[in-house]
Amino acid sequence: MKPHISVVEDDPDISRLVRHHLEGAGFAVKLYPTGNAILAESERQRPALFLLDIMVPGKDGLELCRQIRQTQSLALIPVIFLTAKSSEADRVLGLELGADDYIPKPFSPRELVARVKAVLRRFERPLAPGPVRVGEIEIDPAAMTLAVSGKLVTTTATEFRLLDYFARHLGRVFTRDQLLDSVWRDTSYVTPRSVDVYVRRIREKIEPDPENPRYLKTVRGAGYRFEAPK
Amino acid sequence: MKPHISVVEDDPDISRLVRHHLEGAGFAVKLYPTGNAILAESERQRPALFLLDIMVPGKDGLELCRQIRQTQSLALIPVIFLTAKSSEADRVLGLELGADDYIPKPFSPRELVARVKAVLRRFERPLAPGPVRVGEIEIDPAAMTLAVSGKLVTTTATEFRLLDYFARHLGRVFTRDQLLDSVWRDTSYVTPRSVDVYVRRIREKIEPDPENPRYLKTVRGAGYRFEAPK
DNA sequence: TCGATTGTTACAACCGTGTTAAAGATGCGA
DNA sequence: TCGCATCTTTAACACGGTTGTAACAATCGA
Repeated sequence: MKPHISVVEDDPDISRLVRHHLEGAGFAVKLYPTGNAILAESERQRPALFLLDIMVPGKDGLELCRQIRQTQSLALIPVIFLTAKSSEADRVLGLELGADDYIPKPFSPRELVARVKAVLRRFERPLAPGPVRVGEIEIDPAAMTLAVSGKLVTTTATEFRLLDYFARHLGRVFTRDQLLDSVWRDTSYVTPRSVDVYVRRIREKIEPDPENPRYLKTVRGAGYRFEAPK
Repeated sequence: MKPHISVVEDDPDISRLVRHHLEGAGFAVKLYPTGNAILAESERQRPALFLLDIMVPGKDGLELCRQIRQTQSLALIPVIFLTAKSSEADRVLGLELGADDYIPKPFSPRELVARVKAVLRRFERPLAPGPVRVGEIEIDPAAMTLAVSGKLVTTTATEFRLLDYFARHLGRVFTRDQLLDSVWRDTSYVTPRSVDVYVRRIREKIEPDPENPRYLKTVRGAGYRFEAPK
């Protein structure tokens, strides 16, 4: 699932511009011409970021920002202001309310996308999980390396993510669809059967005998389970 | 473990703002509404930095700073003042007491985070200014020189910073965006692809065979990793 | 045994990376 | 201050690996 950005902007020209470039950068964009509906909707499906025009009909951006910061479930979502008001006073006011950046109009699409990405990056989980060890398998996310019986084995990005996910959820059964949601994330519309293929590829790399897996077991009718060998 | 910052601030709004943005920037934040408890606690688990409001109930920031500087185990920890008092006199007084920076309110979150990082960076230096050696490569930041197999090789500033960063974080994978954040610092809005170009240039200078890198490896789908050759 | 589920293979499309050249900045010396 | 040299960034394209899919084979359960 793509990161989702909620945009409050009344000028249709600018809305179109913003949507076009953010979607081009791989984001899902939800547009609100006024600030009225956004809070309720956002609590249900929480956006990764708010992009607020300060001057809009209904609740203005500053008020909206204040409410976002006071709403438990939204308080930690970053906010960027987008506005023609470029006076220093407004700028400071916005940032004091807890906005994370401020893009003055007119802005370049590059700048818009760059700033959105920069803010999201700052808020990404800086918690790099430590290495995992299961049986003879060692997984180090920081180095993105996989070692089997002490020997380094090369993996592709998707193989690594899937194996890492399994190894961190030992003993649980996952359906193919669950795995697609958790591991494939934003790349939508993938056949569940693709999971089978990756399971095979991973087995070839970690199982001494890929035909009789000791780690990555098939759970017929359900999905797959990763377990520590006895 | 994340760098840990102790903050003394009585205004709850500003506290929240500060905590939010520092945590967003990857720091752990410990808040103290007054300056009373902080000294004892800090001696046990020493913070990487103090952020003090000058005007707080109990011990004020200036007094606190003085005590920090007189406490053996805390004396070398950097202090930043945060205050509405923007008079030159206060500023000078704070810096005379051994503060390392001074952020006048109102401040922008970007500025806050930038200054905190800047001060921490200044204090990181004495801890790791020494030359680094990886395989046949020697990097000396003090002289900004690079030697490969004993031979001096000229580098540009950006090449050097990037290589230095890699060499000091052996074995870790970095995305292009992470590298832009860490190495390019303030010059924002650079295409991630620029990293590719610099990686190539570095490879030409340090790798015997740039097509088959031994040090600076590509991690497809993720970024790059610098490792010691076997 | 039969149907459903899973395993396997090969292939094509796509995306990420390497690479080059040229434009754009920056700094330096005349 | 201007012009030149160097560094930096961008843009474009070619290549190769990764990825997803379809088709078929094998296996399991009833």
